[in-house]
Amino acid sequence: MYVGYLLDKESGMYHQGPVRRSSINLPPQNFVSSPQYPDFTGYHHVPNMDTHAQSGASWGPSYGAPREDWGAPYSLGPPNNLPPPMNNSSPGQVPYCSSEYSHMHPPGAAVLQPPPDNVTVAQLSPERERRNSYQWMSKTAQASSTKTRTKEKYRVVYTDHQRLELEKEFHFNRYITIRRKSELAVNLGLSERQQVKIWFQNRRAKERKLIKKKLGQSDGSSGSVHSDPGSVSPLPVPGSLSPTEIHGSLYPPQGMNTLPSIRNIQQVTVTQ
DNA sequence: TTGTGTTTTACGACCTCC
DNA sequence: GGAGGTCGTAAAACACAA
Repeated sequence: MYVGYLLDKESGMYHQGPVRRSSINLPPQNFVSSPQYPDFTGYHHVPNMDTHAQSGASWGPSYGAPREDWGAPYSLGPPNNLPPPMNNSSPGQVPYCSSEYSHMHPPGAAVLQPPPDNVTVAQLSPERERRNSYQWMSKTAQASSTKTRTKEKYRVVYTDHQRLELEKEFHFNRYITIRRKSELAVNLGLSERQQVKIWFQNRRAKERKLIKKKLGQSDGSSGSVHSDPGSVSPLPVPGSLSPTEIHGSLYPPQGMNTLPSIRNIQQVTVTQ
């Protein structure tokens, strides 16, 4: 969704739009420099951690077809080009395809173009992000230290790059694995247990909110997010999939608050 | 410029599970 | 007890109309 938002709003994110300033040098700050994102066209993968390939390959009918507009710009390629699922790679992550993304990414909509190698992230960031570039750098330093609400600033604004990567991850897996979380945290310069985790929590909350909103809007006609044949159900239908099938055998890890979203779904579906 | 509504981070309370 | 989940909320950041 937010990627869609980024792509919509920042359709020029990866090209030099007329309103884009290109003269601001973004400090290397907290996101990776080019060596760690040597190929931004491809989603950043770590060998043997390619859960996305698995996700894409395991994109079941319950989740609809993999998003081509994701696969292409991020070099995942069409689904049939995906490597076979790796049985030992982070099993059970939920391939996710929300209808949110569908309407946010109409065919032919802005497609992320891989930035040229010589384009700095600053040039890729929207104006407001660049406006905050230096603030962000200083705030990030504060963020990981002691910051409370009562103190001056407690909230940092993530860069588009960070949000884009997080959104990509969220798109593939609504629940991030520990390994992937660590990886993302390192790559994006975020703190694993707080920022990445919280971001995913907030992102799920946002999605639930959107679903709720949609439910409210479509209440008169359908009353259920699952009743729209034209859209992919953002969440699996309870009963149609076992928890293992829904979330996989390992994720969310047993012992965690398992299937919280399922609880919510059940609440939704029960009310039908 | 300002007022207002929305979105985005971050946190606390509470829950479940090991 | 610690981990991570949801839910609710605070407050900064942002968008936008007047």
